[in-house]
Amino acid sequence: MTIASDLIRGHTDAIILAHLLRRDSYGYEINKSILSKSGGTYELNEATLYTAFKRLTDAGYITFYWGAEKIGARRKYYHITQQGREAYKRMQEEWQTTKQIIDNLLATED
Amino acid sequence: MTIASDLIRGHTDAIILAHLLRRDSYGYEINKSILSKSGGTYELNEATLYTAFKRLTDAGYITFYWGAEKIGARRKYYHITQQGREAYKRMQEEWQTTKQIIDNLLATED
DNA sequence: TATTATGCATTGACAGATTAGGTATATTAG
DNA sequence: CTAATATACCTAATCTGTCAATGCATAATA
Repeated sequence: MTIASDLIRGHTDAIILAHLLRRDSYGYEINKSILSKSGGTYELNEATLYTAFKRLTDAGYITFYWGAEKIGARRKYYHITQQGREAYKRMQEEWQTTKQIIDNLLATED
Repeated sequence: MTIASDLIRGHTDAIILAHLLRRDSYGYEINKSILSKSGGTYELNEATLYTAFKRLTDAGYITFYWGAEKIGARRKYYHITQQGREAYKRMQEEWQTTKQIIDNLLATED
């Protein structure tokens, strides 16, 4: 079962921030992690991912630096800022609230 | 706390279908019901609501008829079809799945 | 040597949501 | 009486995040 993108929409930023709270990481790795954590059902579209990096960088939630790989493709590492940590916290809280409201709204009895 | 519209996006159709599973209803009433059930935190934008009615009608998930009100503004009542019931069921299942996946993706530890 | 995996990035199109506007009737406050 | 509010419907233009398609480059594998 594939997740409809409209259901995941709006969570992209929070998902990326959650990953970066664990450790600095780069696009490809983050996407593979998402695929793994979702049990193979969900993978961010690359364009969506890089658009999100841009958005998060502009917002001051993440910074980046180029990795020092001697072999293989170059990697652009992202690092979460203090502002980013606070934003993640807000998003996580908002998700918990929204989740319950949607549960209520989708129920057919009280 | 207001729900970010991007978090509710994609649930509009399911929310409306859930309401219509209880009884036939009309736009204004559905929206007030959503406001009430969400504890006053969420109300569909009218344009969003009427766009959704159009979409659901086109999809064959709902039908409508004009109410027989003798007084007050006229009401357009919507009724859920069998196809609509099946669609609701799929959406509800998809939500349950997606909810858990998002919980996983937003977690910062295993 | 051709394919797959790793890795970054942009462009144009699309769909659902918002903003802003419109119409009309009934009730309530001043 | 009359202005404001609540009830009730609807649409056009615009915004925003996502997707499909495409491009570039290196390393490992078949």
